[in-house]
Amino acid sequence: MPATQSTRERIILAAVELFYSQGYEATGMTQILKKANANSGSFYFFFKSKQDLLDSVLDWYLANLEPVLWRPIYAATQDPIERIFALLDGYRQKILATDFSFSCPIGRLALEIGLERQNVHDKIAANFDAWTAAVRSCLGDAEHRLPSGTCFDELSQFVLTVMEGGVMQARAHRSIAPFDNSVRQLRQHFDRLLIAAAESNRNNQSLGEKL
Amino acid sequence: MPATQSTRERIILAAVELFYSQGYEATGMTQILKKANANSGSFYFFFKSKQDLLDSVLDWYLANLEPVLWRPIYAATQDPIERIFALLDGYRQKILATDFSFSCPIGRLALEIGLERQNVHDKIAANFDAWTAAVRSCLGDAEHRLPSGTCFDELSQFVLTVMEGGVMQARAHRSIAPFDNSVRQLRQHFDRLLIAAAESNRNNQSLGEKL
DNA sequence: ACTTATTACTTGAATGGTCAAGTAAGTAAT
DNA sequence: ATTACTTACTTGACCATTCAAGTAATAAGT
Repeated sequence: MPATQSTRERIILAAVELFYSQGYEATGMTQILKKANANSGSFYFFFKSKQDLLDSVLDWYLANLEPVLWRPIYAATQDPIERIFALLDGYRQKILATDFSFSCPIGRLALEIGLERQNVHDKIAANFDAWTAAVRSCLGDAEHRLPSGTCFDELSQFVLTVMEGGVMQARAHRSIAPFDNSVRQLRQHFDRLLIAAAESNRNNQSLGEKL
Repeated sequence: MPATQSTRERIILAAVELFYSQGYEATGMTQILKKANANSGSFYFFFKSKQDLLDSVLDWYLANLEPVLWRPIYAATQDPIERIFALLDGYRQKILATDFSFSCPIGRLALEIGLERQNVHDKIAANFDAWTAAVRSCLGDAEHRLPSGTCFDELSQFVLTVMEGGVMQARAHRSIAPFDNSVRQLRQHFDRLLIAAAESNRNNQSLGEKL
């Protein structure tokens, strides 16, 4: 972290926090500027518009995905499959820490921002892709423990699906149960894949012995 | 449908459509009133505020869940498990018909509306509950085909999780693939449950023969 | 080393438009 | 004469955005 923060950085960070906790539309420029300790003139020196700021916010999320989200998980957890569930547990902690007001900032924007702003949705999609790509990489590390036909892209996308759906329901219900239930079902799904792969390996082995 | 619509009904229907396609914050009173062919005076005769209107909109969704969403499915599809996937296919059709701009109106509100408006989130949760209760009822109808230990509440909630997560990603990616992938994974999950139950039944049967 | 020019950024008031909401007068049916 | 509802105008706050003027720092010229 630099000793001082540039005005531009302060604005982006303020917007990250506010869009995250209130959404894009519900956040006013006044609020952003106040939080960032900046004037509107400075803002429009660095950004073309509020929409333009949203672009930078999504870039910021993408750039911070690896260092903020993944690096601690890779340091703390070795097993690739458990890394995926550690990621999900991270979201669980966020839900609890925010007293159920948490929602995935990217997912929220995906539903809030109108589709006509294509470049925004391209960046949202890029964030989703980076997220699932990292999950996919974990799956790749556990390749030998999964059935040979497993489609990693599809399965990693499914992990995101479960996270987003679980987070949404936890928020509405003010309860962690829907999230936990969803993750438990996902865990069952994984367990069956792992078991199927183990059985298949055993069969191949005994087949090898016969030949 | 009644021959004439009351002003109140017209306002609610206009709001349903606009909140659905633009979200709550992004929709202005002017827009609602224009679409409903009403004046602001009439509006504030029937509703206390825009927030109050949102309450009625969520009531409307809850009241229309059975007749609009489920009744056609029950008429067209007999198999209880297939009814669940027919429901999901209905969302698939909506995504395609709206050129990927579709998002579940309830899910969208779940993320957009601040948690401090508890009664709104209570109604959102009630909508989710009614949705999953109907899925749960289908699972109940297929009880004999599912493993005896299956938790129907958890599984039906998982179906909603998959729907919401799939819809969200389809929107961001402007592609039906993430939705289809998610549903395919869910189908695998169900298939394994059905197979496990069938095997267990077979074992019980042969056990019965032995005794 | 001192002045001048240029660039980079900040200040904060002002703009015009839109927001949800309020109101007073009016109509029509009971 | 009362209730139910409509009409159209109005309010004041807030919205994103603009702009002219100001400051501070660096670079160039002598």
